[in-house]
Amino acid sequence: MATELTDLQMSLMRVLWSRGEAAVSDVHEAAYAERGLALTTVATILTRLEKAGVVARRQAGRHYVYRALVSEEEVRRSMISELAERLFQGDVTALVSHLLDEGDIAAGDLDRVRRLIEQKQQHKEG
Amino acid sequence: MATELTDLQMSLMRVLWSRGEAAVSDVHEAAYAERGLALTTVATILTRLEKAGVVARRQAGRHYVYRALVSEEEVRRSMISELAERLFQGDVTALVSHLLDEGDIAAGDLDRVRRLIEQKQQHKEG
DNA sequence: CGGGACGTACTACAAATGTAGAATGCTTAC
DNA sequence: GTAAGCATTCTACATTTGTAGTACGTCCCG
Repeated sequence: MATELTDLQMSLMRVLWSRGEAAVSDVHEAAYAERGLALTTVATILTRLEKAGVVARRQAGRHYVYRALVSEEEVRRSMISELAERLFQGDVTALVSHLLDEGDIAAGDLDRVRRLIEQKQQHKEG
Repeated sequence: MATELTDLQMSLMRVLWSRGEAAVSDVHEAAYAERGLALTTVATILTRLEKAGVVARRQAGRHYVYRALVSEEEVRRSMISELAERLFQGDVTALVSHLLDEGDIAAGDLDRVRRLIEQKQQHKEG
């Protein structure tokens, strides 16, 4: 299941992920604070996401409550591998190498990442 | 300069990157092999990319020769940081951590990555 | 009971993207 | 010089995305 989400879609999804469930008005509240979106805009996006099978909704009194059908993890995984595909023909390791090469990572973080790897290796080798 | 390229666009750009310059027919040749695209499709995309300032072209006899105006490096950097923005609110380190966590990286590669980091650290600290 | 209030659904529109046929123009070989 | 090629440009159309107004239905309040 490949789930590519745009910036806007991610914004709304984040609300659902953090709240579990949310009414259109809830999502709108967050989206309005973040990017000044109109309520109908939010409603439209949610409807489209539902049609796409990314979210589902259930009736709750007079309105609907939406929830995500894909986890943030899944989306991350899917989008990252999609990017790896696009940029490195699917070689995820190349992506990591690139990230380390690019100097986008501060020295301190580099250390953190190294410890992370060591941990990981102990897992795999231990 | 934020340069987001789609799959299709990347395909064509890769031809330009690897050849330095290429005529529409050259690009088409590759694109046809890869995804069966019509020549006019390739021409259209190149025209659009030119309008977008991503490539430039010069006359060469009866036809045009295109070349990239952005490097593969730049595009990678830009798209990765865009993804980091989308998925981790810009925290590139979080992206790396995620990649390491996800187990998408084979044990051997993990080792390779670790050595890469050590190298990098010697650079920064040495 | 009649009119806001509130929420959803319908409609709209511009830009970008994938995809390509049709038209046009210039050459070159006969 | 005339037609056949080849390359470029124009035009076209469906789909997706961002963005939102308008219309419609229902429910509560007075």
